[in-house]
Amino acid sequence: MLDRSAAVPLWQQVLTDLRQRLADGQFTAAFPGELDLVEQYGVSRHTVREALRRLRAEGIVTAARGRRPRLTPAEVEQPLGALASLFTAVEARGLEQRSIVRRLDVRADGVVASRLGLEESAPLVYLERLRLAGDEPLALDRAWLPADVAAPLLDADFTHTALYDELATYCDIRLSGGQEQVRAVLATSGERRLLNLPPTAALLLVERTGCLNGRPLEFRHTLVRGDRFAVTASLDARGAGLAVSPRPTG
Amino acid sequence: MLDRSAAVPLWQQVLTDLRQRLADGQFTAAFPGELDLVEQYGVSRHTVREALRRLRAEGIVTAARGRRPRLTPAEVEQPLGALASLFTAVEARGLEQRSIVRRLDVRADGVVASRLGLEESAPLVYLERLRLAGDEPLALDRAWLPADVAAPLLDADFTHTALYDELATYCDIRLSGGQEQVRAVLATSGERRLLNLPPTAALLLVERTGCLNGRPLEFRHTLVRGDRFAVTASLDARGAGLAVSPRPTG
DNA sequence: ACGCACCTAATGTACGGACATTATCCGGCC
DNA sequence: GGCCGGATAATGTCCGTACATTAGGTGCGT
Repeated sequence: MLDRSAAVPLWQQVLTDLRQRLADGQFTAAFPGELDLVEQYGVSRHTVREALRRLRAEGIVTAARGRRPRLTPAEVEQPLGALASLFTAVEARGLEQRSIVRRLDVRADGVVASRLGLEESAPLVYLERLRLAGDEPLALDRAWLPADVAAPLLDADFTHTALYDELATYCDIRLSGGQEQVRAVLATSGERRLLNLPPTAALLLVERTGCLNGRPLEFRHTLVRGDRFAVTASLDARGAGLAVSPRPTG
Repeated sequence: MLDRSAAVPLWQQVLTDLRQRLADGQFTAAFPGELDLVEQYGVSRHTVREALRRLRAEGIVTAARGRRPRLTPAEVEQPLGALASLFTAVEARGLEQRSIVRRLDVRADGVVASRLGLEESAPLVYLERLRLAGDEPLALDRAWLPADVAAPLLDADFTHTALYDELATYCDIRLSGGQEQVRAVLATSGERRLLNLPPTAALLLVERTGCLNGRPLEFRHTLVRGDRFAVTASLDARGAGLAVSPRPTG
């Protein structure tokens, strides 16, 4: 299985094979221990650890003393970005969170379809929700997904659960990346009424394209009250981390 | 120097000491080789490599076969975040970029000083600029820095250069991290006039605290035209990357 | 003075072993 | 049946060694 005369390092060959086995779902039950892998591949523990180091750096597995390595739970390994953090941040503050589902149907939308790489007439599941934190309106959230994969969502109840949870439960889809764009816009009169805002107000508009294996599967359009929430980014040498959090003041 | 009976691992003690020596500027000339460190600390090469591994992961040093480890060039190791990207993105579009310096003086500001961890009466260098892309106003930028380190900036010309460049040139300071917060606000009448905006307009407010070795050294408050620019974040398994870029539309 | 070949130095890879520390499981005890 | 404690297993830490591979300098020859 391993080629000791190849130019690529042994640990990298082990890493590649582990990735393949992960993709094949061989480790859904349990991840093998270091010594298991030493025996399976016939390499030293040092080499196995070098390969595992990478998987840990990528957040795919977690390890600790005395415990076998484990696959990182899906919720943790998928940083869904600002939007996901927004609602978890609200929960962390102890605010009850719920949604009012305003629309849940199938429709076509040429503009959105083209952003998802579909034909303009492609049927899309459309979900429009007003999100509340406690009793106060927090955001107006619109999401479009291809109907061929997301149709089961039409039976889901979104008042208390997150779209990503339902996607996993009903469609067995776990989005693994995407692109988000945040900008400032003025609230329209309809949005002001829904979000309980004064006559003129600024909103954060978060547009998100969620991807699975590089293919766009979700387009999302979320208006967040700019007076109560902010996007924060921590910058360090490793790169930028993104989160949306309630503003400490106001 | 090292405490072999301590609870913290040896490699971590080595790492901590290396960080201290880096902060002291001991390695400005050359970074020591692995075997030098083995001798200096009296630990095995494996332990030294474990410490160096972290420094490499943080982008502080680079290493390659046959070559001693080197300090990563400053330009590469310091992703300055959304704001820095904003102005480089403008340049990438071929738009001439310049600033009108509206204020450059020393003053005290209790609120800003407290965010920088200084006494309220501490003197601060204050720089206020209107940034233009081509002929159009782009952003209103305010920056505060402790006067004791940033005083040389008072002689700098900011019409065509970036604050970070001047910080490096005049004060030999290279910010290495920080925190940014982006939110949506309404433009005040004065801001509307300066930025040439309609009667009601939404702005992106970027507040940034720049740090050197974890100590805040810069507070920045930038209002960006929300109708022309957006914050974009690319999300993948490795984390989130942040950038501010001109909007493709409008 | 320039270029090529070689040598040296340094990191990357890989092996081995030993002990420390901790999570987990199992069994005994109350 | 539930709680506590020891045995077990597994990873974390640390040491040593050897060889491969490459960067960079040295020195020779032209």
